[in-house]
Amino acid sequence: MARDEFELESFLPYRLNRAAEFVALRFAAQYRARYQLTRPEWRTLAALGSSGRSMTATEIGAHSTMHKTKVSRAVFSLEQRRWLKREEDGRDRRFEHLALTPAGEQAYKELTELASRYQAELLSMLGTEDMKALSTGLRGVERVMTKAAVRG
Amino acid sequence: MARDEFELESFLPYRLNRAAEFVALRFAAQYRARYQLTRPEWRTLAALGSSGRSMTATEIGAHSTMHKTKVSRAVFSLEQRRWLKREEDGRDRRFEHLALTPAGEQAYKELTELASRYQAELLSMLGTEDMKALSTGLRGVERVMTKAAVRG
DNA sequence: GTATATTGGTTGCAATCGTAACTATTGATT
DNA sequence: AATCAATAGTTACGATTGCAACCAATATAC
Repeated sequence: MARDEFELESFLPYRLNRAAEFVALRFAAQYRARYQLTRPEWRTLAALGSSGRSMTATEIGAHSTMHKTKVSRAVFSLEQRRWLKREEDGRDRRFEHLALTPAGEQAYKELTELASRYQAELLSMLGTEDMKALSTGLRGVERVMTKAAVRG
Repeated sequence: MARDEFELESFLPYRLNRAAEFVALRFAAQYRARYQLTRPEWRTLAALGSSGRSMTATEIGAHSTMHKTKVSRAVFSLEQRRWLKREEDGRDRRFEHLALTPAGEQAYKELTELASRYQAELLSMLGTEDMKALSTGLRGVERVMTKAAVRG
């Protein structure tokens, strides 16, 4: 159980967290300014929009690793904006099937344009090589993640 | 300004965030359980311990991208535990030089052992290839980060 | 030298968050 | 079918957060 000197700069949680925060904050600033969207709201919208179908709150939470109270509140405020509507399941009335309204679809479309531009900007800042490496590494983490339960 | 279909699963902020949360949470569970440490506290301890010298609160914040109020509160509670002490700067009394006490050093040592074991575990789960790729990609992001001001 | 700006750090307060407890509905057990 | 367990989602509440306003000390401008 020998261990070499610890180096914070090479500690993966530390590095990942810094990078994630940096990348996320720059994008958050954009949708916050233009749409007054919070992070959980954007994430919920994105989960619904990208799936292209209706989802339950639990599904959204699992997909985007958000705590169910976060999802619940985001759903509520998106509903207030008329960007999504709830529909109850006929067979099992515990479920709420959430789907984007036309206005929600439109907002999603605009936001994904913003997102795509941001992604392109990131690519140009990182360069193809590093982006490829990052993607490979992240795929590895994603693979590992599926073998363990998470929540956020 | 053509754009192809947006894919959330390949959107970098989304992927990075999920991965970071997953990796951080598993480690946080450990130091929370064994040392009742919060994340800002651990980060402050780590910044101080790994630098091997005394630092000001502002330095800690810049280093670990934490908001200054977060740092301020973490410093306070670490001080309560007698894990760090403040020393005022003789020339410029706005500065507080923060340094670990022997108890703090000891805690840091124990926690870095935990951290090293965790890092090794991550490596074994990811495999050398993916870990290398991830590290390369993160280095790219870190390079980009230095060209822009951040805060967290 | 006095006024003003800047910087390091703390604190009040409103907003956000997560745990735990709750309601409502369905499934399982007997 | 009556009780108990499990699941979807909401909510009350305490804890954490970050913005803005603040204090204190130093640097700059005049």
